[in-house]
Amino acid sequence: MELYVERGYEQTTVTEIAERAGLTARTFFRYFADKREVLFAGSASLQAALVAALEGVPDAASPMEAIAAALDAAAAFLGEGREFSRKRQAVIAANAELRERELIKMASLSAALADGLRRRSVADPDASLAAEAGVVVFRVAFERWITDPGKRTLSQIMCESLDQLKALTAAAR
Amino acid sequence: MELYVERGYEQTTVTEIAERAGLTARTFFRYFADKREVLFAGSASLQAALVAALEGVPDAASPMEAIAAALDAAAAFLGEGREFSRKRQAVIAANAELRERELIKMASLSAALADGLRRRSVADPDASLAAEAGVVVFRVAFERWITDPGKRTLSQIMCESLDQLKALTAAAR
DNA sequence: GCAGGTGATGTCACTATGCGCCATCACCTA
DNA sequence: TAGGTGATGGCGCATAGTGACATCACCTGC
Repeated sequence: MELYVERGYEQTTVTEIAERAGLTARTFFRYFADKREVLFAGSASLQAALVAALEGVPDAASPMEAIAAALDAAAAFLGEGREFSRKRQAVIAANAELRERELIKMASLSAALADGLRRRSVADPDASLAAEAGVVVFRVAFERWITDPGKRTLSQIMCESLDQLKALTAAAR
Repeated sequence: MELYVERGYEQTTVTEIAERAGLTARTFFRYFADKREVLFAGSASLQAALVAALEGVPDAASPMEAIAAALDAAAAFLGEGREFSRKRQAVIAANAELRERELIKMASLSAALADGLRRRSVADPDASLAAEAGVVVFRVAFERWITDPGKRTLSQIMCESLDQLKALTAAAR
């Protein structure tokens, strides 16, 4: 990330990244599938945390309540590193390839959450819809958290955003 | 798309595509920014159709009602070509790069819809939330339409999916 | 202490993507 | 007829990414 911040993603070659780490480009590609992936090393653990949180929700909870619990876990996972998240997000926003990769990570997250809901006997398409809606709330809230100068926590913003989505869809017909 | 269907996206080189069209690879890259983009030539017109539909909605409509109107336009745009959509989607689903590109097109659509809502004086984050939720409904419904053996129209499935999202979020607390 | 196995890394060669630069050719117009 | 314009081709180049093989450190069993 140092190099991506210093000179931008496109202006950084894999050889340079590898040199900075005291390795060769060939070795870089043994650890990361491609040049983008290095910025998303933590996304598997984030996903695991959300799925674990989902598993821990009592059976009585509704699908969206379960998703809300997963969002709490996300807030706990990211809540501390706001400065880091801000820098990382600036790098991603500046490059189309990285935005694409970010989106597919979110899609993978959504698919994992939908799977978790199905294990809770939520049928499709409700499982997909609830999971996708959860990721929408996550993304919108995360963006607000990064941008806002305020002191509100990620968790608070996520709750608010979910409520707003609820109000919006309620006014749909 | 012929070549992508025949032998798969990765096994097809740009040179082969260009030859099939009676051109050179250099010329291909003057028309398409990269090898993925050729599968998304229509996405700009789809986006334009949705935005136009959004503009045409009476001011009195709620944000989600306006989005629903845009979804109707999407159904009209895609509704005839189910066989084509099915084939195209199979190619995209089979390759990660193409799935990424698809996702960023959806994100662009969402951003355009959010812009349209803002022009209707819908404030953020409601505009983003409603637009993202609309794209979620679009995606889930489209997937069902492609998959289902049934005779239901894309428009019907979109309505249903929107209703289901409404019900799900209503049970959130 | 040594033979052999294992895992991490390096080196080399190769293909494909994507772009910059210049040449060519057809077509149009003053 | 001269000159301008737009589309295309040809060429070279940097970079991404992969397969095959070599090397080296480290460990283990005898």
